Amino acid sequence: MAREIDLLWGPRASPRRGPKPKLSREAVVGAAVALADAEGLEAVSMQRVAKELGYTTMSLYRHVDSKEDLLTLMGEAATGNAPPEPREDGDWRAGIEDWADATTRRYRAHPWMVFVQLSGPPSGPNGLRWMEAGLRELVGAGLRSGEALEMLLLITAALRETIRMEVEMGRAAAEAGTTLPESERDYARALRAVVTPERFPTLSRMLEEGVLDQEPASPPPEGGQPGGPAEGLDFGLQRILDGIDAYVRAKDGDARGA
Amino acid sequence: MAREIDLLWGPRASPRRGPKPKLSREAVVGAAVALADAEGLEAVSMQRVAKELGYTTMSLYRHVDSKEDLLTLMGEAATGNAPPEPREDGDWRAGIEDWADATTRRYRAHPWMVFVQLSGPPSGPNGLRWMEAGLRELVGAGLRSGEALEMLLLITAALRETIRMEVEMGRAAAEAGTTLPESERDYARALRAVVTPERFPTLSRMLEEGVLDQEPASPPPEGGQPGGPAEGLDFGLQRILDGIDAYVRAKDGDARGA
DNA sequence: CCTTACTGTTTAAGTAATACACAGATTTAG
DNA sequence: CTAAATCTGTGTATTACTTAAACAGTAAGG
Repeated sequence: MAREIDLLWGPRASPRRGPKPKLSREAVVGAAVALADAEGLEAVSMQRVAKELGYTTMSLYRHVDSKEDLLTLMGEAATGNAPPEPREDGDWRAGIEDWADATTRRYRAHPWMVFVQLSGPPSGPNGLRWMEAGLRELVGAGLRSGEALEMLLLITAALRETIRMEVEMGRAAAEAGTTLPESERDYARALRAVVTPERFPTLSRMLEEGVLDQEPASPPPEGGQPGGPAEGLDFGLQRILDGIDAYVRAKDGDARGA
Repeated sequence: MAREIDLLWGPRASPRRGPKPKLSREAVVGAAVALADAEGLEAVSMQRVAKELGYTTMSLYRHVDSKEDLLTLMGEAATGNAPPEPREDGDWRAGIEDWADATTRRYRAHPWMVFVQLSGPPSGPNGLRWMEAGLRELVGAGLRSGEALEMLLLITAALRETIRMEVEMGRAAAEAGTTLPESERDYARALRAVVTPERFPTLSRMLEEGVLDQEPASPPPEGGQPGGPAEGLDFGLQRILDGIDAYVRAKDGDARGA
């Protein structure tokens, strides 16, 4: 965790002797990111990255200590250093929505990101910039630092896991030669065969109402697949924002009252 | 997704000829679960599970189609079929808290569960029982089916990813020979070296306040590690519940007003 | 009885991460 | 200006993993 900070901020002292390196860490990470973007994270093996660059497998280890480190570096690189700017109007709700939207778009642009194991909160320059941007909005909403951190981690966790599921479902659907909404309908159909009203009253009422069969009401967000678990992110985020709002109001009320 | 339902509910017609099987799917899954509980998911290889049972690697494939299927079966098995019972008092807030607590405890009892890829919402008998229990509370709170489903997926996503990070941080700490709170302080210390007030105003104020250095105020929940990202789950869940409450009240108010 | 279908085993193919020693390049000490 | 030191990318090898395919033995059906 602390060593991750060294990895991502470390000065990487340039050597004073020996042949000029033709490869570089940046080239290795860049090739790996390009490969993951094109063919998914499971295509990223040390051998494959090396082949992509026209070098031998072992040459990569001169620039990266291990595959794990490479993955961490890839994550930091794909994060980018351009989180949403502070809003002029100071509207914290819109600010957090922007942040969540931007994060979702980032994940959708590099779907493999959500499959890279996080070993803690962000550590690299880019990750921390995003964290700063999110915290700024939550503190602006009236939360204390610690509360803002906790909320931001929770929101990020929900986004990551939801997008992960979306990607996984999309992959499975593509593999089966269908679309995501279609395979969702298949899922609903298969569920109906096993979900009995006695054992699963709520669930079976839900299936009767056709919740999983409906065409999505809203058009899919740009770049996103229609349907899938991310459909519900917006509703959920709104409830979270409502909850923050209620909490901050109550706190202010207390403060005034005391 | 639909085939997962077959896998987890399928009738597994018993063969009419040939030698009596000594191994069984249950034994394979059980051994794999025990192994994962004891040594983590990365210890679960087909070879290792077979060795644990005293059979050859390939024998497992008579009872399980692939390692992926084995993992799915393990997840279903570790889920268990005993989600919280409906509360007598009908207190939906407490009901959802119970559900989230029980889920967290379940994840902490089998930390590897959160590393098993989900290919969609629950499909097996046990997974669906838990889903039913969660939906019941959310519908009881006044959400419509679709809304309840979306909220439950969001809450589950947040729990899973947060526990995943907790486990990962705990593992890293243990590997480094320290405790989680100690390595959190190391993290804060390392952050202070790179987080400048100009580039990271909010973050650096947070570090000044010592947010990551403090001993946790509340004692660690039973079975859980002290510190780590799960510390914030309670606060976050309360905000979500507040948000649901506000939403339902507003809806009811509208309905009465109309 | 003997064919059929099923069991667990053997063998082997293919992919992966990475340790280690090497040949050649380049800088620096003397 | 040479020799030692140091660094680069390469070649080779080890270990571990999933799983395909052919096989030998076992139990039931006709």
